[in-house]
Amino acid sequence: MASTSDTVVTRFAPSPTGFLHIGGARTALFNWLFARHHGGKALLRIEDTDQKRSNQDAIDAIFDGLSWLGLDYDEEPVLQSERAARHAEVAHTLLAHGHAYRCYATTEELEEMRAAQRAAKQPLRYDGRWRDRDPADAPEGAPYVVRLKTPATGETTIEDLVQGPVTVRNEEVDDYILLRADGTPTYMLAVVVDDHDMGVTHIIRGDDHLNNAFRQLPVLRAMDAIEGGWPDPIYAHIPLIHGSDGAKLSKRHGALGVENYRDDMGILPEAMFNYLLRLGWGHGDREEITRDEAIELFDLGGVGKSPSRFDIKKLDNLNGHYIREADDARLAELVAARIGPSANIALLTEAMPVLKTRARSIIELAEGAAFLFATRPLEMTDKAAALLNDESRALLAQISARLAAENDWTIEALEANLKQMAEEQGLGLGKLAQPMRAALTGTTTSPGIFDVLVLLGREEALARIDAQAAPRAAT
RNA sequence: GGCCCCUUCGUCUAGCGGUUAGGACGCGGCCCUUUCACGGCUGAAACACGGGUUCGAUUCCCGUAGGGGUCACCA
Repeated sequence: MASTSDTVVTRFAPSPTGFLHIGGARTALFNWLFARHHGGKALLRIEDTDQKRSNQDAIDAIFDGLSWLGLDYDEEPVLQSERAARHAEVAHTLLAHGHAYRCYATTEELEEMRAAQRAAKQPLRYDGRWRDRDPADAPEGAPYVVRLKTPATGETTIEDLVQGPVTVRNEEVDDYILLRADGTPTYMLAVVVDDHDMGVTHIIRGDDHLNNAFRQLPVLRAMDAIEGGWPDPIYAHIPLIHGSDGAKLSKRHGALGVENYRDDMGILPEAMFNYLLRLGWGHGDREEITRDEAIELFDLGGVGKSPSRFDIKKLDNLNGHYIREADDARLAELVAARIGPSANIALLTEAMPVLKTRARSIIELAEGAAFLFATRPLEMTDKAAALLNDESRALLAQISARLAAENDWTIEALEANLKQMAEEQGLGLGKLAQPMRAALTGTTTSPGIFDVLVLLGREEALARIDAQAAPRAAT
């Protein structure tokens, strides 16, 4: 019996420090899928608290990437930077109820403390020097930060939907900063307050945040004790994606933005969607899964616990699969955008069925289609040029003569015609087809030669053949 | 270094005490064939190691090793 209180609410909360990289995209996907599967809400929040490291371009890149993948959101995106006052309000509530305190330690003092801890091989964490100090000791007018008073004893266990139960001793969690000296909130406070205010029920995020759960929970529990209505969220920490070398995917390790896959590598969004879905999640031996199926099948139980490596080869393969499935007119548009003004959409659409089985990306598709728009004299690849020797040029002259007399310019008729010629001369069809391919496309690989002939049309095809054929014997 | 997490073919994964350890990508071979693809068939390829628990461990427990993450007045 679904009531508002048990409706699933997830959020994707990227910080706009750059583009939407592959790891973020997958986190976004899992959050979105989980919400859609449960008929809940998918929310978006931009964590732009650090103004120095965020800008509108980065925010736009994130929106752009998400919409390319087809991930839509149920409410206006929340901008964390606009909620600073509310974050501070919570910090002051905590302060008023003794769950937080002012700390006057200076930056230098803290550095000294950490240096000493390092030297003594002690864990690096705030030692609580102002935790129980008499507020009267406060240096007059000195700047201070507000720290959370975390439980000093006991332990905390979360029932993570991916990681299972995880327990940490409370003494491991130090009294971290809620409000900076200038009164602005830190990320750790902001996340908790925003997730609560947005009604987030399930926090699905990278497992680089697993430790943060133990730092964030005390805020929740303190607020729940003070005013109620701050329940623990359900956590699901998903493993990170690593590069092919096994190291964490970072900007230095090929963590490209999704727009790079789209623009530079010619990846289709449905291929990226499917690839990302299968990276870290499985459902039996299912490989090719559509968006609707994904919504139906997705569950957190299918998420693995170990990090997975990004494999471009598999993405390429999947992309090839989706290209073959894609609508011809759509592909023609995509290819035309790359070829430029010389492209002819109608011709591309007509050629697409024989082009698309030969491409794993829109880039390859455009390369394969290039011969359609080449102008004479055709540029020849080395291999194509090597095919055009005296013998084959003589053959081309004969072919030209035969085809010029062919009235039925269809695949069937042309094929019958040339097969007959090959038979008459005791040659394999390949002996004829390869020189023709070189003459017609300037390359040694292309769609079937009769397809090429028809696509190019009688006039252009004959002109290209004649351009490479041996001159007719002069009389 | 402290704490936390992880470990099945090269890669993504299935497996949830008893299987010839399955599928996919990639790789090799064959078929199809006018080239290249697509498609079909097929081959090689994995339970990190050591102890337990059990009639029986890939599966459960504990270590070891290896990998990863995290320890800011960043997010």
